[in-house]
Amino acid sequence: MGPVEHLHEAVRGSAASLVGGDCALAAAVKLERPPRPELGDYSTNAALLLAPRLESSPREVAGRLGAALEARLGGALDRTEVAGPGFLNLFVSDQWLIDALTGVIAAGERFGAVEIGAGESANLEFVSANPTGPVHIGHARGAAYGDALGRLMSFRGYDVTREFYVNDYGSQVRKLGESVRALALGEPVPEDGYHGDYVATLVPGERARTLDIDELSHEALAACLAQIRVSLERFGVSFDVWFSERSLHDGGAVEAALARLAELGETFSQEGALWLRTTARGDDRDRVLIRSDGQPTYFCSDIAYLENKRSRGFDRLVYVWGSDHHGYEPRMKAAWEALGGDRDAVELIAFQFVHLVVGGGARTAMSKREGEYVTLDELVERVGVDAARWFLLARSHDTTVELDVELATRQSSDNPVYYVQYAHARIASMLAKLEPGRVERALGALVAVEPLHPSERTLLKRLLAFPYDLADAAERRAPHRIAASALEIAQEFTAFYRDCRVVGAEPYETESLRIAIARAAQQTLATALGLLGVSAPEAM
RNA sequence: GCCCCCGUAGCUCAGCUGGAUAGAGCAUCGGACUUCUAAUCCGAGGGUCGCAGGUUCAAAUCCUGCCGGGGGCACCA
Repeated sequence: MGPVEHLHEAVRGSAASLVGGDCALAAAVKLERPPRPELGDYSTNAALLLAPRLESSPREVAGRLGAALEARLGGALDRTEVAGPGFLNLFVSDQWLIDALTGVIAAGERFGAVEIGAGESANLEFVSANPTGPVHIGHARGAAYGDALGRLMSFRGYDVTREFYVNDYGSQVRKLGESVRALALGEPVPEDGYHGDYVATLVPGERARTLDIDELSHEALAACLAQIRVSLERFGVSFDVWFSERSLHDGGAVEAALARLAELGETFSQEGALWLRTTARGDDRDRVLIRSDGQPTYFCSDIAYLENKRSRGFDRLVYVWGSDHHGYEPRMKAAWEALGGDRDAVELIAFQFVHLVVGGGARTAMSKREGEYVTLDELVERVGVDAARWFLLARSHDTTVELDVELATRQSSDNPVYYVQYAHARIASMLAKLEPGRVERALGALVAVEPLHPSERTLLKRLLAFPYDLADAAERRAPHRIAASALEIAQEFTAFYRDCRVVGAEPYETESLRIAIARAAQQTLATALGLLGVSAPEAM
C-alpha cells in the first residue's frame, strides 16, 4: 500500500468509527488534492457525507474527524483544518513526505506498476488496417492509442498479446492485384481499384505483367503488408501476432465455428442465407453469416477469429477500432456470448477520427481509394516520432482532433513533448555533474535537516499522485492521462529546479535529499514517456 | 427517424464515476540569460464551460429537452 493509500485508509477508518463502523458509507469518502496550497496537502469530503447520518453540521463533524485523524496518524500530520462547507484539510509533515519519497526510490522503475491486472491475460487487437495501402493518419491514431494502452496494461500487470488482424481474404486482394497489373501494363486502373502512387512500387514491372493474377495479388499484398510493418515499427509500434484472416478459411476454422454455432442452435436459414440470431443477445437485428450467393461475410470471419481467440484462453478481448465501426459492438458481444463467452470480457474501444485541415479550414476525410491522405510515414518524416505520438496521445481518444499538417510541421518544435523530455534531460545532466557514487549515497538515508521548500513539497506530492494517474488511465483505457500527468510533473520539476539548488546545496543532507527528489522525478518521467512510446533523452 | 461520440480562453485541447476562485500548451503583450541546460522562467490580458430546465449542501461534471459538428444504422470490406 502506498503512502497516499495509507492516508486514505486512515480517513476511511476514522470516518467509519464516527458512524459506528458503517463501512459502506465510509467507503465513499474521498481523499483529494485541494485546488490551492493554503488548503492543505490533501483534503476529504468525509464530513459532508457523514453529517446527515450524524444529524450534525458538516463542519462540526469535520472537527471531530480531524481530531480522530490526528490521534490516529501521529507524526504523519502537522495539523488538520476545517474549511468551507465542511471539508477537512490535511497538512502532512515533512517526515511523511520523505518516507513517501523513500518508497518511490525503492520502487525504482516499477514505481506506478501496481499489480492490478495481475495474471489476467488480454488480447489487444489494434490497427488491423487493410493491407491494401499505406498506413495513414487515421490508422496512426489507433496505432498510437493501442500501443500505449498495451504498454500501460502490461505495466499494470496484464499479460498482453498485441495483435494485428490481416484482412487478406476478401475481394479487395484481387482488386489490389488488378490495380498493380493495370499500372504495369500502362492501362487505366479500374474504377474501384487502388490509385495511390504506392501501387506501382509493390511488385517489379516484369512480374506484375506476367504473374498469374492470384499470385500477383498475394505478392502485392505481402509487399504492402511489409511496408505497413516497417511504417509501424518506425513509429514505435510492434505486434506479437499478425493474424491472417485467410488462414481462418483455409484451415477450416470458419466451418468449425459455423458448425459449433449451428449445434448450439444459434443460427438459422432464411432467404437462402445463413444468419446468426444476434437479436437474442442484445443486437437490434440478426446478422448474415453466409450470403445467399454462398460467400461468407466479414462478420463470419470475425466469429471464427473470436473462436480462435477463445481457444487461446484469453480472459479479455480488447478491440481498438475507428468510430466508424462503433455499430459492430452489439454483434461482436452477441457472437462471443453465443460461443459461450462472457460478454463483459469483450471490450470495443472506438477512437474518433483525425480530421485533416488543409489551408484555411476546409476539412477532408481520408479516402484510401483516391489517394487523398497523409501517410504515417509522411507525418513521422515531417514532425518526428516523439512529436507525432505526443500529438496523437495527448488527447482523449473520444474527441475528434483537428490536424493541420502544415501548422503541425511549422509548430512541431513547440510540441509540449519537448518540455517533458527537456525536464528529463535536465535532470540527467544535472546528476551527471556529481561525483561518481554520489547519487547512490544520497539515496541511502534521507533526512530533512531543515523544512522542505514548498516547491519540494509540491513536486513530491505530484509524484505520489502518479500511480493513481496510471490507475485511472488503465481502468478508463485513457492513456492521454499519462501525457497530462507527465506534463504536470515536468512543470513541477521545473519549479523545483528554479527554486531549489541541487548540486552543491548545503548542508550535505539537503543536497542528498534534493538529489533523491530529482532522481524520483527523472524515474517517473522516464516511465511516463516510456508508456507513451516517447523517448526519454539524457541530453537535448 | 433511431443509436454512439463531441461542443470549455483567439487556436488546439485537459478537467466530466459531482466539491472550494474552471486549467495547460500555442498565439498576443511586458520582463529575465556572470548562477545545476533559456527547447527555460516570471508577469499580464483573455471564459454566459453550446442553450434551457431539473436533481443536490455543492453541477463544466449527473438527468431531460433543444441547437450545432462527427460517426453509425448492408446478404460492403
